[in-house]
Amino acid sequence: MLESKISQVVAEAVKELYTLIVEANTIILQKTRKEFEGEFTVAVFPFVKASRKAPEATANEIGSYLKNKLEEIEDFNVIKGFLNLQIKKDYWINFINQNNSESYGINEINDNNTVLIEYSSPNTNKPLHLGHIRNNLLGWSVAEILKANGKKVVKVNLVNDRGIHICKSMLAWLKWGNGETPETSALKGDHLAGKYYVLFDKHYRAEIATMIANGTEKETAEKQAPLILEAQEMLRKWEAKDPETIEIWEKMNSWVYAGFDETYLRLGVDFDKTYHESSTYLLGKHIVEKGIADNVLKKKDDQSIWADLTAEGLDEKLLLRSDGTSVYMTQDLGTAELRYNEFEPSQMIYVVGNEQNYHFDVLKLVLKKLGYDWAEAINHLSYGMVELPAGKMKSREGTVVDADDLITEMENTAYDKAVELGKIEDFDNDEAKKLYHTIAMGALKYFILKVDPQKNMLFNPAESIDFNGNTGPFIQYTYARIKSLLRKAEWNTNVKINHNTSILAKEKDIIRLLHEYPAVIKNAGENRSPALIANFVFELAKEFNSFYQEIPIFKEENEELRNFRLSLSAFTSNVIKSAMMLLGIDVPEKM
RNA sequence: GGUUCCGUAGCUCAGUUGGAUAGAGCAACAGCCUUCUAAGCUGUGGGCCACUGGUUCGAAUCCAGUCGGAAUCACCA
Repeated sequence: MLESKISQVVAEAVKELYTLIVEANTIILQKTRKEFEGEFTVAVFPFVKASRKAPEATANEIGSYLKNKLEEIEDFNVIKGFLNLQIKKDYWINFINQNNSESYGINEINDNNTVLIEYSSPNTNKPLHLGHIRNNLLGWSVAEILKANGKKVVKVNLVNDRGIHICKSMLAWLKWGNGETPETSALKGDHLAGKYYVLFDKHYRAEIATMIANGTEKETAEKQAPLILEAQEMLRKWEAKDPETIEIWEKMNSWVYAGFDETYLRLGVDFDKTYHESSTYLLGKHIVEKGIADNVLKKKDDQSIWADLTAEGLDEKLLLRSDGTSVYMTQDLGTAELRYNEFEPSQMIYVVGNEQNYHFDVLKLVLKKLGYDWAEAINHLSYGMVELPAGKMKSREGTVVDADDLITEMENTAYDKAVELGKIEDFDNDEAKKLYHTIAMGALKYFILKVDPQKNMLFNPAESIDFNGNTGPFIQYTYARIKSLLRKAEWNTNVKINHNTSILAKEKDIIRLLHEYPAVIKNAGENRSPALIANFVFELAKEFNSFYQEIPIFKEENEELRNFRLSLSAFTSNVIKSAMMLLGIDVPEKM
């Protein structure tokens, strides 16, 4: 790689010139700012103490050294303490001729270690909402980015298909459902389950209100309302494998799964393996028992078992209840072990909201305390909440943005826009439908993924997601434009650029961005951040549009120049497509 | 209260891991379609990078404190 080569020689230069030893990888090589001549810049301030010369003189000396040693360097200039390096045109032409393909920047698997990534992890008592969308898109995209970095990736889902919340839906359905099914109600299965979950809550609250009105304490009422007791009884029956309960449970869950599958399909996310909590919730007990035996966990008088993490600055954490049943943490210890034994991954990434930061700190610490050295492999990809202008989404207040509704709404908006702009006049029905789905999802996915994962983000339902400016459709449009250009030119991908071709500043800006792409993929992988890809591809599209507007291609009479510009356009389209794929966004050939 | 994360233009977000005059988009305003797709391009205005101090050649970025916001601290998941 050119950058590391330059860093290497800079290190050599300061060693030879000033007997200063620096590691090549600590030398900061940055992109030269547009207002200056050159492609790469070295800040020489760190070397002036050793050179005992002014920054300018130091930069000049290092510059001369580099120019002599590196054939790729055409020339250099110095402004203040900044050494700007100009790279030979030959290097850039070769770069284009050798890399212009859809696979540029994407690595084949080059690492035998497996990376396991869990995302989605829905509860089966209600449909997916906007929060899940962020989770799914992030998880899927990070998986793709890691693959592009040469990792072997296994995508898993852990479906929370049991527990008190599911019993609430089941109970409400039994009581007030009159045998309603997705078929008879024309409701998606997950929405049907959600409907009864809400219904349960409504009646439950009414019971509590009545009890409070009759003089019961609020807390007692919440614990003793007949409905909640009934739901708890149902959970006990489920755990005892009562056939009737299991039957309803299976029926309801199967409706929900069908609903989820539909949403996942529209969203374009998938999994290599799906775990169900109903078959993992009992795991982990033996781990806890081993911890007791090894004396790293303690048992209290009431027989409950705890991990004491006060030495690590945290609290005590319950691992087994006094009645011997497990809690969430116990199960997570078990599933972590299960997965580790199954895949022996070098990394286990959990895409889970930042509300569970504490949980994962504890999970890691407990595993470490218990002596599992693979605890270090556990990696919580913690992402911020999606907030509405009024704050957090609250299902009780009906402010939850439903995933299916949002996707449909986006499709409608995309359709309206396309009609308004006269874009789909020569499209047949299927093509048009496909196009507005592609654009709708492009807008939605880009909107979510361009934001740094760890930050909370705001979604305003009143202002629908934009289609202009820094958006998915903007980038898709740029791609479609290039493809139209290439179709008209009957572009042949085998054409190589002549070395005599001159390169304009605007073109150089694009080449520099294209050249950066592999580094962006690497960075995005290390930081597990699709946002880095999103910001990069936006910048590339913006740069291309500016070039496209300003510099004629077909009107150019010089064939070499025309070919160069077409080749540059084709290269740009390849990188746009590839980067958008990493985000899970399709790009249309026409729009 | 303890812990963690966040605070950058009116709004939504970047800021390449400490570098040059802090950038985009939206919104506002002014231009550009008989010329490769105007979902585009060009320009104008808009900033105490929450505040205070420290570290050094150099800080939006690192450290400490203050203020503001969020999350979390269950025999829930």
